[in-house]
Amino acid sequence: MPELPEVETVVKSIRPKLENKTIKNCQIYQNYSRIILHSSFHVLKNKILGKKIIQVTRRAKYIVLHLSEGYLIFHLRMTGQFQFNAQAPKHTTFSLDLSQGKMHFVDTRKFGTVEYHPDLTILEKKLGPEPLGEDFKLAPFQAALNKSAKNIKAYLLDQSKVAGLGNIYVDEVLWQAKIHPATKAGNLSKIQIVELFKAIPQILNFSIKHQGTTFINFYFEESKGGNFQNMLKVFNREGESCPRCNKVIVKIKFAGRGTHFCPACQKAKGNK
DNA sequence: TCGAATGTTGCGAA
DNA sequence: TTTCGCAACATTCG
Repeated sequence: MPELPEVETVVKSIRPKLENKTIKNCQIYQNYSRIILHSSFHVLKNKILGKKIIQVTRRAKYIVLHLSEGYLIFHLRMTGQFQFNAQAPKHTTFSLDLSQGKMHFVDTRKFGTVEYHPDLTILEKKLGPEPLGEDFKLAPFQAALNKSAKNIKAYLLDQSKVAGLGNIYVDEVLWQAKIHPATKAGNLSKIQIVELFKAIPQILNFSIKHQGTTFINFYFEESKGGNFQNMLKVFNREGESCPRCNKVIVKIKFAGRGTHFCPACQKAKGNK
């Protein structure tokens, strides 16, 4: 169930196994054709067969295989993983046969997706700036927040605003910036926005260093897990003490998701 | 047995 | 028009 740091970890781990390999064949399993977006399996197959994988990159939570012509794009959603066994493991939905080795897309919940596009405009159209990229800048971030009536938790989960944050890192980032999740984006003070702007790349980079967060089912390279779950300040820590003020962390359902925060040091209101 | 789970989309209602 | 809340997708786990 990966967010940006977990996807980054996956990309790093699969890159050496994919780059400079040629796609010899591909399979879809059972009646999982619905995981192929924007075209049919057969159309996708015809597009990618014989193409060479030039480069593997990440955009938000998407994994992008740059082919000698076009792009093959994966999204892991909640439970997607890649494995390189000879045999397709249980819950494999899609496989690539490469000039050297096979890659299986293994996905217990079957929410993960595969799509082919001649260019990346379809992603760029729906995604906001990369929080670790050069176009994530304070002034436009602030201007966009000021214009929004959304609560900040939902705002940060919205991939068209900032791309790559998910439930874990939104909770962590809001704790770091001392912002209550229900605060309206447009009511954040300048100071709060600056804190938020700093916290986002800081926490994402720190998690990437620790190879992401593994609770239940994020793994890369067959069975390795990340370590960042040991560094979390609020997520999954309901009832435990806030590392900053020692008060009890609470969990509520908010913006449709489990939401963890410290009621003592994440104030209930913006102060603009 | 029931509810929740690291994601996204789409719907109806406010 | 924008936001909110919820269901849906399919499966596992506590």
